[in-house]
Amino acid sequence: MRRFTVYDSRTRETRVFAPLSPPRVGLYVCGLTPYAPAHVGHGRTMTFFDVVARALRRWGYRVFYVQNVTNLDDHLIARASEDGVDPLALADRHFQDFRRSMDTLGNRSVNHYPFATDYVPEILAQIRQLVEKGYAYVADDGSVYFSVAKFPEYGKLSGQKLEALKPGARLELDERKRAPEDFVIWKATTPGEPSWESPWGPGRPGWHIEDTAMIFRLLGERCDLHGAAVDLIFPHHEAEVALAEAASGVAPFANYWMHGGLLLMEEEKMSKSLGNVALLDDAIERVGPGPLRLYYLNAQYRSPLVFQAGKSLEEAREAYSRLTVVYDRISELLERDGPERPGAELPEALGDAAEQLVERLDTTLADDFNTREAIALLFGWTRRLAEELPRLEGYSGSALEELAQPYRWGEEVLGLFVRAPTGPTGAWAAIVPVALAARARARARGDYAEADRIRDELRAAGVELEDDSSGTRWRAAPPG
RNA sequence: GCCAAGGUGGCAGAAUGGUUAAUGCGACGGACUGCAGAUCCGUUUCCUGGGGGUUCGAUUCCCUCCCUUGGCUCCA
Repeated sequence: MRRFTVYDSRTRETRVFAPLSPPRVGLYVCGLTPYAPAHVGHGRTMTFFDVVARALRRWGYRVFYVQNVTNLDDHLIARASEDGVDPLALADRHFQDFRRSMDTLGNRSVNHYPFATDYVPEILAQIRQLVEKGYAYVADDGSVYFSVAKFPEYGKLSGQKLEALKPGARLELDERKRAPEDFVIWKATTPGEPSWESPWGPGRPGWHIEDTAMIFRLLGERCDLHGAAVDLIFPHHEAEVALAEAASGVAPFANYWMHGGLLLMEEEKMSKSLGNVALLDDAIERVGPGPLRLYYLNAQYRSPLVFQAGKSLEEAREAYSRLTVVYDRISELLERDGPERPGAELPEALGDAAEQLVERLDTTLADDFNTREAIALLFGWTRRLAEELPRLEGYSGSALEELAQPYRWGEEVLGLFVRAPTGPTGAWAAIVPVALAARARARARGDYAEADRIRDELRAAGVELEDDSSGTRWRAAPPG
């Protein structure tokens, strides 16, 4: 297992990671409440934690990655009643869309997506435990509240002081609560809402408790890594800490807290309630998964990242095509001729450099997931090989494999370079070469009008041609 | 007001108590090309919010001020 460090927002310092029971690592990331389509901010957070899981697995840890789905809450109920549909069905539909987006983006490292409503027995058991221990109380209407005053350490994760919280603008007064900072963990339901039987009457889970109940069930009373974006530190994660540590009596609940920076929409947080949302699927469709991942991972994960509507994606697309030019060529040659293709072996210095670079990539990422620096190293490799571009054709399959190693690393760990299965396939693969041969003959006899006509027709059909010294190559036109 | 994270070239964004402050985008110049595109090469030596302090040396450490963003019970 490779040693790595991680910035722990609980202790506010960068710490060497030590799993509770190596080599297993329990990773829990707060997923979303699927009441609307996912936006590019969700994409950033999920892509980052996907890289965390990929890296840990590469380094020999056995990661169990859980990402919950809050498939029932006030938003969902409100939205569903507007549309006249069932809230659980609405959540399910949006979650399926989210899964598809994640899949396209290359975020496939989650082992389990538990739904809140599938853990009602665990949630009820934890609530009962909290009531018995005196941390929670039952209100007149059958709702159950967590009594923040009973957990004096409340505020330790976010650095908030309870006294400072009281004047908080959004703290609602509610006569069912004993104190304004108490939060609901079991909501008495009104008729028509999905509800479950409980010792306190029909109700549904509050927000924070689903996470602790799921974690206790799936990962244990403590977990190794708990993550999400920073906007969840307070109150959500603070509440989780209180619930979990009160219930179990064991601390710390999460050994390491990781909080990713937000994606800002032109200097302002993107959020559903502000309405300044760029949809994730639109971004994927516009530039494809590779450039989008490059954009996300191109910044330190804790820094805020400003999303500039057109510009950010355009720039990422340009940068991505620079980054992939050598790897694309290597992949083409290997695909065309197979790994046994004959040719020159690699100069020793270049082979060594490739090997050393892979090691350096791992150590760079092991420094609090410095994806940006790793990407800079990959650009450096590309710059070095770019000069070899005309000579690539002459290398053997194994030499090309060696040159590709840093890119393979980028594929495995960062999820870059995944080739979207779009563009001309099947019949195209047979027709295009015929057209190219005809065009080559036209060019040879100086009939450029004919050559350009062929090129234009292929372009209209979505095939871009590129002439270079070795002949003409073709590819699917980039999206957009 | 309180709690956090930030402020680096035209732009996006790294890093570091010390020779030319990474990388990418853009721009400019060149190579290649029938043209175009793609690609390659070169240039973009005067970029670390203001003010103090510690130090032989600060962009980095400390203090302070200013500004931005987030949180202060909807949020990835």
